[in-house]
Amino acid sequence: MAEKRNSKDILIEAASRLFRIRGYYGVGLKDIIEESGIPKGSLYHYFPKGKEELAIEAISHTKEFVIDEIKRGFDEIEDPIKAIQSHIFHLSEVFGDSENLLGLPIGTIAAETYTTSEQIRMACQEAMEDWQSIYVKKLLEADFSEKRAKELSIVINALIEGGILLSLTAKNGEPLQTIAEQIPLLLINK
Amino acid sequence: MAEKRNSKDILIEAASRLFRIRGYYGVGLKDIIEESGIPKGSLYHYFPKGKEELAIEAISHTKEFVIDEIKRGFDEIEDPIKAIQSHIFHLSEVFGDSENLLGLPIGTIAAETYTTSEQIRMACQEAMEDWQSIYVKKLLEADFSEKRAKELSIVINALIEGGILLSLTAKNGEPLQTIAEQIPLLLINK
DNA sequence: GTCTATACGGTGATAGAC
DNA sequence: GTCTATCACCGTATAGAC
Repeated sequence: MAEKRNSKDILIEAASRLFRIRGYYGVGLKDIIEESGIPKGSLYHYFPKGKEELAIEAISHTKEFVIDEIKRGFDEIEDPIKAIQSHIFHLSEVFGDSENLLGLPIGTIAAETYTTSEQIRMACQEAMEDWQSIYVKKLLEADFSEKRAKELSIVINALIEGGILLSLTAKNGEPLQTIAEQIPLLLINK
Repeated sequence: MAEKRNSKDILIEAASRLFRIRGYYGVGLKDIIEESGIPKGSLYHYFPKGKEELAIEAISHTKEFVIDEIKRGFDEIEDPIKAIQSHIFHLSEVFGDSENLLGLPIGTIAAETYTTSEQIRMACQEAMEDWQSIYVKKLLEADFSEKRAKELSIVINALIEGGILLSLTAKNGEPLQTIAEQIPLLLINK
């Protein structure tokens, strides 16, 4: 996607990282300037409409980043149930390690900006749809019915978004771990 | 809980309503002043530490508000699976009606303030724990094992918090509806 | 194209009159 | 106890020099 590390890409990557951890309103332009090392004037040169425009591209970047993460895990494990379970286990483990490297669920950004920016909401929706498509594809490969795969992809997405919220609120990975353990029982019917 | 409608209670109720819809950073003191009709000076008289202190009491108020809602539904339906399913169906319906009267999941507030206020995070955690306790109790009454009831209460909470996030992001009640439909299949094992 | 200096509005917070 | 007037600060955004 990003062919060379020009100022614009550096800005998008920095913004993506920060929004992922502190949310939309939790990050100021000042923070993005500091994190990226790119001065404010340049930011407005590349993103004339300012924070909102940058956020939309940052969310799209986060979307791709997560797609890569999911796909990498899915390529290693053939069974969809085990693969999804492993993905959630992985999320739960990230908590134990380094504070909050995991970050917030994407739905949080949508929720924050729900009343102020329709475009940001749509960028978040696109991300969710793409992620769910990966789950659907994986389930179809294992002979789940089309209808069931679609339904389960929503359930899985909700469990992940909600599970992250729970683990964040409780400040430990246990809720996500419990959810991961339940996955085989939850997704037993094809 | 609130014995008379004094200024303090009016402030808490107004703040609870606003935070529930727009989140912590989405609501300014100005909004709370306007919504409640109580002047700023009085706000600082009752809540010397300002917005954070008021938010903690507002979250606690929201907690009780939701407890009442869940319990009311649960008293009507004996079967825990049906009761939980009905609760989520109800949430999905609120979306169709009046824009975003439903509001954000409580975990969103925790996520927003995760890096800035430990106390707000804890207030959110208490709310989640209380809600989960109600699910546990309901499941135990229907002969689910203690261990299983505890696990499922986490799964249910994640499905609700995540489901709200999904419906909010998609701007319609379908994700919550799909989740509600899956509940019987998901919680089949005791 | 890149960066600096500055403007402007809104935020949470406070002092002090009534 | 209640409210008004005002503060200092930080947020986004812009103008214009290099």
